[in-house]
Amino acid sequence: MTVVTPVRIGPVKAACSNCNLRELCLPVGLSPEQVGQLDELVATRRTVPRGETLFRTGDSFQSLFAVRTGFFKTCVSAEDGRDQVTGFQMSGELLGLDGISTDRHACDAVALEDSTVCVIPFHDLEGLSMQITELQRVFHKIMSREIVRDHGVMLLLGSMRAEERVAAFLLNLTQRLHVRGFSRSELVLRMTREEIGSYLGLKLETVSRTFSRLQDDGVLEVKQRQIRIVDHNALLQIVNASTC
Amino acid sequence: MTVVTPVRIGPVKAACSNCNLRELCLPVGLSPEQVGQLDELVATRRTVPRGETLFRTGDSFQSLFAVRTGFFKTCVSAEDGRDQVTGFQMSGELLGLDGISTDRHACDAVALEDSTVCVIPFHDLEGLSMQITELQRVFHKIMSREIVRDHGVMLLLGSMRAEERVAAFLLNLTQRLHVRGFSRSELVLRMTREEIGSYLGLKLETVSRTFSRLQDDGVLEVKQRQIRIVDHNALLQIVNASTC
DNA sequence: GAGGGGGTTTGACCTGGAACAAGCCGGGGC
DNA sequence: GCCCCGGCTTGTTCCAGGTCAAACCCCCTC
Repeated sequence: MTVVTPVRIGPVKAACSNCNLRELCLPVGLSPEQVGQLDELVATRRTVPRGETLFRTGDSFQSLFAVRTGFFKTCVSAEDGRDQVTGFQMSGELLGLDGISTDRHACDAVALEDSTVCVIPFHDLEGLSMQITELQRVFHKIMSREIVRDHGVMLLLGSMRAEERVAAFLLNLTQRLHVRGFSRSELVLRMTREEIGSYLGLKLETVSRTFSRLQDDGVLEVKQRQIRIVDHNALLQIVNASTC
Repeated sequence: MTVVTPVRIGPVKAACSNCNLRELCLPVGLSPEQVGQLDELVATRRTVPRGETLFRTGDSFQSLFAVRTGFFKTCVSAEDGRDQVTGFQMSGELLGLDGISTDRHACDAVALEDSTVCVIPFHDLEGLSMQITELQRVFHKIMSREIVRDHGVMLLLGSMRAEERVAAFLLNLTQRLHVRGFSRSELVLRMTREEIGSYLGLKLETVSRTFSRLQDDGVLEVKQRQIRIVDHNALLQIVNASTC
């Protein structure tokens, strides 16, 4: 195995055909033959140890990456160093869509735990999606979904209060984990309070206090990064907090 | 001319070929022949009077819309009625990308002045972009650019203070207007203080106060919606406000 | 098992922007 | 001309969340 700092390139051959994420990832809705064509394109995997970056702002954009295992954050930063976490990505989700617009990545992608990604050369993907209508559709839907998600985050950042933001965050995470076969009520946070705070536009102390308050109210059980959702409905109510 | 409330459908034939926005809009970088093919697809225009919606959340998604003249806002709303302006669109910009993901629009698009848009049937666009590599590339870049823009707004909402948000907003608007041939230093706001506030995650009073303060500081001249940027550099400094 | 360090919790205090309220301004209708 | 009304400005007060500071917890290393 060759080691190229800061990231190891494994010789492993990717294969969408027998990947158990194919219903969540790019191949969703494709026929077996079509997935076979995708296999030729998505030839390599890459491992990214915890704390390392998959790509950084300014890096030349060549490929999209599908998270296979592990967990990432993406963040953008202002000139003065302040930075903003723009998302957390888990298995089956695509990284790198920001790079298409200028052929340079516009954010950093950092692994929050040891992770592996499938490398999807973008030029080849564009080529194949000119042959496979369904692939083009899926890809457009994925980009559009990212736009819709971002608009939801803007709503959160622009008009929700701290407790609502935290509740929305937990519901979103558990929902996505549930689709992947995990419990709807227990989760292990992969990110620090500070990263959560950055994503939610809050300071880490506020995130911590909010967790504590929700625990006192019997909505959550919080043990460091272990979270148990005791009262799912309460969380829903907090998010939908009608004009009180 | 047939009138279909709430929006008039004009019989006007669109033609990208002789549209002076073609360097800003979908046809950017296409050859004349390719733009000709686009003409057949973008067959109709639609006028949207001030205050009317072009589409609403939940509407079935059929087409994208390119703003030809006028000015729009898009907004998403939470269950409880709070809503968040997610963007302001001017000539040459696309509306409706949010609809691709679920075949339903995920936001409202409202004309802030009497406007006209070119209707781009999305199914046809996907078809044509399977024939014209360059069109596919342009379209992907436009979607990606929207994602990058959204991440910038998240940074603004998540970590900037009121004055920085307003400064960034003005710089963004004037920059886009300048590309369209308008002055870099004078602009007429098409939106209310409340709409600006919603976009920036501030209350309208805060927007108003911030304008007043910037005027007192000699950075702006503000006469209702007429804004003159007196000290462009000061605005830049406010946005890049290094750790003070 | 002692020490250390990163992440987390909690407390006390402060402040930027929200909320509320009142008045102003300018354009449109009569 | 006058009035009305929606949008804007400005003043005052209040509070959610930020800031600063201290202690704690867990895990890792030696």
